[in-house]
Amino acid sequence: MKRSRMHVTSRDVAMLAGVSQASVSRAFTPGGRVSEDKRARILRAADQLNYIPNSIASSLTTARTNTVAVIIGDTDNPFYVHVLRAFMTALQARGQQTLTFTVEPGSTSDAAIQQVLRYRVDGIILTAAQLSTRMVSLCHDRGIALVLFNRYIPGCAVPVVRCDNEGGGRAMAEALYNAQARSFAVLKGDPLGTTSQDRVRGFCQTLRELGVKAGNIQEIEAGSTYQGAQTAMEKHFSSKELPDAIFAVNDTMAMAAIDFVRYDLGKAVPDDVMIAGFDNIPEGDRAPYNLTTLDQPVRTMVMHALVLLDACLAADDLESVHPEEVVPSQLVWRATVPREPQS
Amino acid sequence: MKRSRMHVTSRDVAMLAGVSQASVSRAFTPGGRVSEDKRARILRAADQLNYIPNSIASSLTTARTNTVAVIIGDTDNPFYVHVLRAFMTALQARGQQTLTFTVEPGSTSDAAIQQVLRYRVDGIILTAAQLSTRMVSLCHDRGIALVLFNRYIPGCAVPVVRCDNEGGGRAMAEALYNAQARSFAVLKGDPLGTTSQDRVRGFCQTLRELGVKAGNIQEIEAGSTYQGAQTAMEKHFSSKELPDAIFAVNDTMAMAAIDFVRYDLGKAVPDDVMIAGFDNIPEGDRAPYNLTTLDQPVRTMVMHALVLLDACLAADDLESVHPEEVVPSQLVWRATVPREPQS
DNA sequence: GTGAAAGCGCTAACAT
DNA sequence: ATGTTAGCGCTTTCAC
Repeated sequence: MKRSRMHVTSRDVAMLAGVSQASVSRAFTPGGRVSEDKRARILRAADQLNYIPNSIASSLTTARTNTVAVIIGDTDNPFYVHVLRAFMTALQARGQQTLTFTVEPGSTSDAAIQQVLRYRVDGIILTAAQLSTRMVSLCHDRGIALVLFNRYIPGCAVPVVRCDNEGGGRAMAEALYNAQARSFAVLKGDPLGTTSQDRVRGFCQTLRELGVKAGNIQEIEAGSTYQGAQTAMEKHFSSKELPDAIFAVNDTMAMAAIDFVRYDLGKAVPDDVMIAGFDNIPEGDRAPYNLTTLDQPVRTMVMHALVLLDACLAADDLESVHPEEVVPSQLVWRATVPREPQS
Repeated sequence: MKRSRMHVTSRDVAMLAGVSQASVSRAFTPGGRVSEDKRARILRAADQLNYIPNSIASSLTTARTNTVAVIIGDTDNPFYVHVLRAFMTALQARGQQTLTFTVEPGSTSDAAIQQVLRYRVDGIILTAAQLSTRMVSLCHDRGIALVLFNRYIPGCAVPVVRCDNEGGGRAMAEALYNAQARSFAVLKGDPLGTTSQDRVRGFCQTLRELGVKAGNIQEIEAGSTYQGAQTAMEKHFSSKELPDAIFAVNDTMAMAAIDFVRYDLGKAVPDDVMIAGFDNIPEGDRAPYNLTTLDQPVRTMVMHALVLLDACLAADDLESVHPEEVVPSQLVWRATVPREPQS
């Protein structure tokens, strides 16, 4: 039981079944043209030998690995963990493999992409991570499908699926303003991420349009994590007064803000300060938080991303495919922002 | 720029550099015996052509893919998400690829393994998922390293890294008893998972040894998720009285219990009921929870798992490798169990 | 339908 | 140190 049975090949199966090796290959190919009885005989022999086709070998000839790389930046954010899970599940259901990569926040995913390219993945999905335009063209040149998730590279035509982040920011600005908030703080995320940028822009612009003075909108760098938001809150509001409303660019940060307000400041949400997030992670729906937020339809977005991926795969000229799929977010009213006007 | 530049092979590089194809291969192999000037020339040519070695092709000859599959069952439990991340990070640092699979809770990972075997991964790590002994022998026969993480198959010699779950349960029983608890409830997890079983066993046995009557130990099936624990709490304690202490088999369930006690029952933790968890996920350390729990040293366990994996890879006779690495858990005192005896 | 034969892009002897 | 040669296990023409 050492290295003997370890390498059962299609040739072995062919031998046992008394057919040619090519027929074995055909028997294992969905559309393979083999007579039914022969196929049955082959499958029986294969089963007997515990034969498992070698995908590596077939990839070499077909130039398809049936593998998709998912590169994920922010694994600290539960939202992106949900995204990763959604991709894995969907990919598995389609019979594809998932090659997963994490990228340190701050660093670019260039190294990961380089690595991934060696393995000749069919496509790459990039989530919450930076990417140089050089890598984009590298993928492009090799005909590897690249889809950006909730993220785009300005001035670069890459297929993108994203939430209407700016629109979400706008909606939240209106909601908070209608709830009678007049002074605001924004907890910003990754400064380099378009996701955070867009949400902040939509939020602040709308506020200004509603007549809020710039002095009443406080933009705070908060690093996009729970920890980051916590220390940012500490730094800005330990002694200074709270604004009427705080908009955190993602739910995790909003939860940190709520915890800080309650447990460090001893104040109440939303009575002393309204707090809202973005993403609608399941955790935000739990009793202690009951967070008002903007829902990102993860499943829909993932589905769109895979459709785009397939489009790239099918098109033999990648030039032709680079749409931008923008999905709306939806306001989820819960308890951290009063629904009806207060006064 | 269509399919022309798409397939740059080592042969193309060899041509441009004016060397043999084999030399190109050597230039890209860490220990390859090429003269420095030749290597430089080759690398320059490669760079010029945007050559990226094809790992698929090399895998075919070396019979090594440099890829490890990580199969993860419970993606709902943040703990296992942390585990997955730890594996991805460690594997990446070692220059290995991570092929990730999720397995629906309840179903076995047999299908995933079958799938993975086609891709000739070097090893498989199985986390929080069921596995049939048939698959174990399948992997074994093909010489594929299989390591179980925090989970074992009774009567089956597979390399395992796990926490001392039973010991953790024991420690928690003592801690709760010393905190003067005399009636208990246990929120159990996956009935098929050895992890939950062991923790429960250690906990209950120790309680009995301490003189607690069986009637004062309530075992509750709670399905291992936040939701599961929530509905279990609802079912058992909406009208009936709370015990002195609740031990949840993981932190997520403990958090659900705390939330229920506070927000549905309007009672206090630990004043009305002590609550403890297991895993020590970062979320349990946040202000609203401040959860007393047992720490599982994830990084250490992951490291051990990879060492075991390497041992299997190195041994050309897998028979010789099947140790069981048991790592102790450590009690983390926080606020949900009073530290000093109460009275 | 089926077999023979020619690769896919690389590594690993084997010569030199 | 370098080139030549023979595969790795499969898919895919191409005859028959």
